[in-house]
Amino acid sequence: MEDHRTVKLSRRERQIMDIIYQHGQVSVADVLENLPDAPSYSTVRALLRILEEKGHLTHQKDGPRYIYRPTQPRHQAGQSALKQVVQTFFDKSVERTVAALVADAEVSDEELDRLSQLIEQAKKGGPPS
Amino acid sequence: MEDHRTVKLSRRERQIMDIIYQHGQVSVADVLENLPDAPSYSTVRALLRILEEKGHLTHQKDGPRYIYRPTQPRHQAGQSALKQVVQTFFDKSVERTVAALVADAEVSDEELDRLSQLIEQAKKGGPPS
DNA sequence: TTGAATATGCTAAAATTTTAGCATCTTAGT
DNA sequence: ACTAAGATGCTAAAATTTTAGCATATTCAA
Repeated sequence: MEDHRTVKLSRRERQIMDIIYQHGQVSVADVLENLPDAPSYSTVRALLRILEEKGHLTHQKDGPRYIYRPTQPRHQAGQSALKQVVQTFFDKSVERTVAALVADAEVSDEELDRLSQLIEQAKKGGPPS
Repeated sequence: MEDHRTVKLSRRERQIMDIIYQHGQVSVADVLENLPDAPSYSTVRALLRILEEKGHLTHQKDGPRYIYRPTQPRHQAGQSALKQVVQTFFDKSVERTVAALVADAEVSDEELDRLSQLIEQAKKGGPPS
């Protein structure tokens, strides 16, 4: 059974987690700089404390200040987030998702080549038994 | 200038928007069925009303009940969501994102082939000038 | 070693989000 | 027409989120 109190993130909490995943690790000041409509220092600290209580963060001392890191590894959190988007907006279709990715962004020819290679490797690497 | 009151979504509001984008359109009952830890009927209606006030939804009558649809087109919302994930978890790299997509999910060989085609078309279709 | 600058610990209030309840209206069948 | 079922309109309370402030500790340079 999952503890719901630990998975439900408020708006601010989600914003902060995003910042942390973007930066890898952060100080309170880092969050403050990157948070839209930034509130006060105390506020950010409170949010970070809550996130730590919920188990999403850990902190360690770095000289005078705390450095916060996510407990869940980035790649894992990325997979979850991606899965969520694929399910919500692209009918669970990896294909449609990739289509949207290459359609929207300015993807260079070099990158497209690397994407081709990527897919070739996926074919060789793990064909379903 | 952007009106912040319309872009900040609370946790419940986001859950509901996700459900609506998954289903295309919904009745209150649909939301109720798909909402985790579903609250009461009145509650969902209140949330839907708020989302409509904020401009994210419209409703129209369908027989006895309201049918809600998103105001922002799905593909557009999908692009935004995708961009956000790419930026937060994959260093803004389309390549890394696609790598995660084909690594995680069970992507069939047929789908991988279609992905190849997709990328070939992107190459031919729009090479940067 | 001392003190200004900068951090955190803690407490509690303000604001928003989330929820329920009751009154009223609409639908559809009899 | 009448009415039971089911939907919405509205109001307000409960719960959570978001915020600030003050007291205290730590750092680092003079």
